[in-house]
Amino acid sequence: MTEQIIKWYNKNKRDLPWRDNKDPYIIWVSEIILQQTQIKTGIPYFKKFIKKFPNIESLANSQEKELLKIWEGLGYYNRALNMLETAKIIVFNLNNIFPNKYQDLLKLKGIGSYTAAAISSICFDQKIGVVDGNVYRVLTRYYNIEDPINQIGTKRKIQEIANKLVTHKKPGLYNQAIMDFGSIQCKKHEPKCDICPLKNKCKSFKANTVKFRPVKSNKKYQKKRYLNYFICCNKKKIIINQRDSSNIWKKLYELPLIETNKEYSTIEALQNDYFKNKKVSKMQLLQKMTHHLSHQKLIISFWLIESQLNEPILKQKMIHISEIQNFPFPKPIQKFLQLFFNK
DNA sequence: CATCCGTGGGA
DNA sequence: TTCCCAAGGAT
Repeated sequence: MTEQIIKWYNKNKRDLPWRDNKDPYIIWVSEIILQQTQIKTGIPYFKKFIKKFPNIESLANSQEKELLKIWEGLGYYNRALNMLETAKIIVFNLNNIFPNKYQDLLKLKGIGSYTAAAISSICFDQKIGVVDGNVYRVLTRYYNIEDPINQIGTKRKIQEIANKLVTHKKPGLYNQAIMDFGSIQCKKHEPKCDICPLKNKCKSFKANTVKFRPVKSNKKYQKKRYLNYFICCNKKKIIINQRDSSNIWKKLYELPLIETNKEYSTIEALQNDYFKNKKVSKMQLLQKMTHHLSHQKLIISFWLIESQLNEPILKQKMIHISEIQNFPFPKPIQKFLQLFFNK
């Protein structure tokens, strides 16, 4: 199987900006960006990132805010914060030497089994199998594995299989090959089984279960949240706040927020429930939108307000609207600010 | 271990 | 419209 996938890869490999590169910094950046992110989405972010932070020293010496600005819109913002922490550790505590062993890489923030396998195999020729979404699909089909892949036991089992398949003298080449194979050939929708070089040995192909692999056991429930944002716009200045690390959109900026337990459509009702005792001269609903996160559905209302609503809000910061572009915002707020100020 | 953490694209 | 999920990891 290994050799057939390598052969397939030599004919069908994709040309990617980080490919044919063994610099652990470059590979690390690309792997973190690509976590749960489609390649097409990741490529422009990778280019921006490397241009801004061409080496690990520049990243280690950067500010959280400028890093998040590069990451803005990509999601899973903890990835960026973890990268900064790890860059500092490597540069300042490890004599600027990138760890080259799987087990040592695993100790770093933001590097789990997949990323440790990728870096150690691609950059340092360690024979550890990468197991990402593509590999789960290829292996559960090839071996017709019907155990749910989101269970710990199945994960261990597939990691072991993946490790045994890394027999090639260039483990990193093989690891990238099986991922490309899963992405292009053994893809989720309409896999090209008719021209697949593995179809004679593929157990799911024989059993006609290809489209049912892999099996997942979970169903997730989307919690609803109601966010009310207030734009306190005063002579070309607005108030923004920085979110903390406890919740969604870690360390990103947002407008003054009141989270409610239901949706409000009128000023009177919202005012009555949340600022009955405050004087608000003018308040108006500007925009409503819904925004889906992987586990939450956000119902967002943007209100224009004239009194500044100072008291319940900590860490508040007044900025000129020309400074907006310097701050990283979550996607829906970015959209709103664009709508509001580009009229 | 189950749940949390973003966003965009495809069916 | 709604659901799934993509070069996953932390807690």
